[in-house]
Amino acid sequence: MQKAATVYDVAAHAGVSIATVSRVFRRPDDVRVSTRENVLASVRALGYVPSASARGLAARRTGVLGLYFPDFDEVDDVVDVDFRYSANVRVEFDIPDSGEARRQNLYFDEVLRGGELQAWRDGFTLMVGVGRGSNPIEMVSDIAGRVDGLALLAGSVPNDVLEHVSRRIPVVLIAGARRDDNFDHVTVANSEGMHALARHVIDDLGVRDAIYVSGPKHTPDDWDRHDGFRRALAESDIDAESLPVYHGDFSRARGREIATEIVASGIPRAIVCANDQMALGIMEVLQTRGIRVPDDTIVTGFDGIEEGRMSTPRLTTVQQPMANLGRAAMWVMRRRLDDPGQPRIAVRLPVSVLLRESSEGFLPSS
Amino acid sequence: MQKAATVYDVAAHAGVSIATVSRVFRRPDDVRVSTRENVLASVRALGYVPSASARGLAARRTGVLGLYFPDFDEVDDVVDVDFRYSANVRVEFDIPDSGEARRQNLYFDEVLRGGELQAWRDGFTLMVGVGRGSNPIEMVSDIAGRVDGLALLAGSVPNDVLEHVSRRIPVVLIAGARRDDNFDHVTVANSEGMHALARHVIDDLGVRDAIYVSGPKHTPDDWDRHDGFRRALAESDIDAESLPVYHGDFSRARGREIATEIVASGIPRAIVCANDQMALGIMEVLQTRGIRVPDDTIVTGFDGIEEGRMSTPRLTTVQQPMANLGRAAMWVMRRRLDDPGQPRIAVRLPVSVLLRESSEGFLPSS
DNA sequence: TACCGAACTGTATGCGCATACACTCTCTCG
DNA sequence: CGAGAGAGTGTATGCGCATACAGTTCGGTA
Repeated sequence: MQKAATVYDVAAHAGVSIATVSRVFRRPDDVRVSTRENVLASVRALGYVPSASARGLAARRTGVLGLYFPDFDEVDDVVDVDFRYSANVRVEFDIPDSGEARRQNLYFDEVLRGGELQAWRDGFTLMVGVGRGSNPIEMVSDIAGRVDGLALLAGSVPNDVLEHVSRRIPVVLIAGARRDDNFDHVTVANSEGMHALARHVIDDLGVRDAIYVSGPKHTPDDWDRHDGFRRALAESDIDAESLPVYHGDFSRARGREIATEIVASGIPRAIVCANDQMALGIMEVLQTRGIRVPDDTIVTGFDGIEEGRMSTPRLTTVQQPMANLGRAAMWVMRRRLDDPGQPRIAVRLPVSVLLRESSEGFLPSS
Repeated sequence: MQKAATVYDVAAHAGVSIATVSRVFRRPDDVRVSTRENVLASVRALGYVPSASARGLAARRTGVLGLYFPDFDEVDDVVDVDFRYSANVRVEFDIPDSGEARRQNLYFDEVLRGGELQAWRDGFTLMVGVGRGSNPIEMVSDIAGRVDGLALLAGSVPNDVLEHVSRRIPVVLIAGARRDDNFDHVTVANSEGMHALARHVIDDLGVRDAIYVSGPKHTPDDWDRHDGFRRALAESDIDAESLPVYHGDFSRARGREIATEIVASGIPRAIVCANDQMALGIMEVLQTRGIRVPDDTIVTGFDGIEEGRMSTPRLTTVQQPMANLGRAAMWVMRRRLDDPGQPRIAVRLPVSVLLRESSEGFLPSS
């Protein structure tokens, strides 16, 4: 790993000019076969790997797309570790717990996976940024200088920073539908999904006293979902004002609290939650109080996290297309790069309502 | 997004030289406060973001570390999608299934998460590569040209490619202990972990007829784990030759097959598996045959995947420190970059034996 | 044999930034 | 009041590659 070989080294070794070396990589067909093989032999002999920095500079594009997340795991307590010195094995009894913290991440994992996949398909490499620490603008600028386009989870960066960055490269916002900016957007059918689920509960299952457990206020996801729920009520001539709404924050813990409140004020026939974690927290408490789901009350969630698929009863929910969010973001980016002048686009991805045992009347045909 | 602003534009706008502009970013304290603010105002006015390509070229380092995985999800069937045109909602009954495919990924997700975290802590950005498609050498060279160091999951790339790349940048191999190369390594205590688990089964639970279900042959992970198991047998004077060994491949499906074979030839007191997926597959079949775990036979796994924590009974296993694998890889890389001349290092990370209900005698004190 | 175009290859230049070095001020001190 | 020391800033150059353009070679044709 002395100092890395450059085109010049390879050219000298192969007895050709640097232009020919460059062509061997960029447009192999423009080089005579014998010359090409000669050059490639030198490449191997010298361990030459083209510098992407030089390439990017000369070609005015990096071939990299960026994906930027808000801080996924709270890492306040991460310490420096000297990995040289470690014990070998620890044996412990593993007590069951909720494992909530880890699951939050699946969302990001899936988006990342989808993004990487689509970037690869379009011939790009993916760079990952996480908005932790003090200075988001610095972090974002850093990554923005490295990529041809940047996709960000909505809310991970203040709008003025986005404006700044977008003067250099295309910016795509994922999940979180703002209409008051000029960025491309990729969102999911939050409102439609909740609407369809609520229609199922109301029409198919005949429930008229469904209460709603909302997410944190002022978040677009929560607003859209609640809107879908309200529309369903209205369509069945149910007065939304007559039904209580509990204000949650998407956390399981808050779900547990809300469950207690609900129990105290009387169990409705259905509890429609703005996300899965709260629904799971609610089911936990209901079950310890001897209230059966779905026999005594129906519980539904939103997101389609793994735990809802493994709970007892399994949770009826609306599955978000997480991987497709990532894919679509890269797809939109590619589209923008191919034609920078085209009008702003907002992609809205479909969701799936998954009917499982936590909602009554579940009778799979198999 | 016309054409992006450069140092020259900013310099002209602020009425200074490009050196001063550069200094404002690189060594702000070397610039008079009034000058600096003047420059920053121009930066904002022009939407200037420094080009990492030019930076990397001039500074001879990119500030990026790479993490390279083997193809995580089989994507043969991935199709191009036009994300503009999508339906909104689909409603469906969700039939329970094993969900095996998705879970394989958690391993990579966790390694990635840890890698990103440590890279960030060390002031680097992370670039992700996935070794899919036809030409690994091309893919690896591509990413190798972009980064200051590259960590790869062992087995994702042929050795000669690694040799080539390592002439340019440091290479760290994750999980898969080869001794016959000159790369830095990060591994887990496979052998010690399995040894400790086996000792628990043999000594604490008094089992003497434990059969072993191995992974794919010739993989270092399998070899090490099997070695730990054999050592435990030997220490208790149990003749390894007297006990059957079933050869698996780490898949749940193969676990199911093996379970059938085991049932046919008589249930032992314990079934020790080289990984969780096979153990879960075995438990599935045993339960449909009316064989109780752990009452009739103990089953143990290795890896610590999420599903083992949610199965019934929960699976006793050895938890791999997946996130720490990623962190340690970046840590080793940083170390190597700081001092290229130092001797080759092999970090071995500790594992945790998690005793859960699938192994008899589980009595948490809480 | 001389000439022409196609196929190749070489030369020269610029991409945007970091930085060594030179230079200009402004103080401070003798 | 002049010299020296910083502090601050500008000039010039190179990082490694892509590529426009010029130059060369070669086979085929008149």
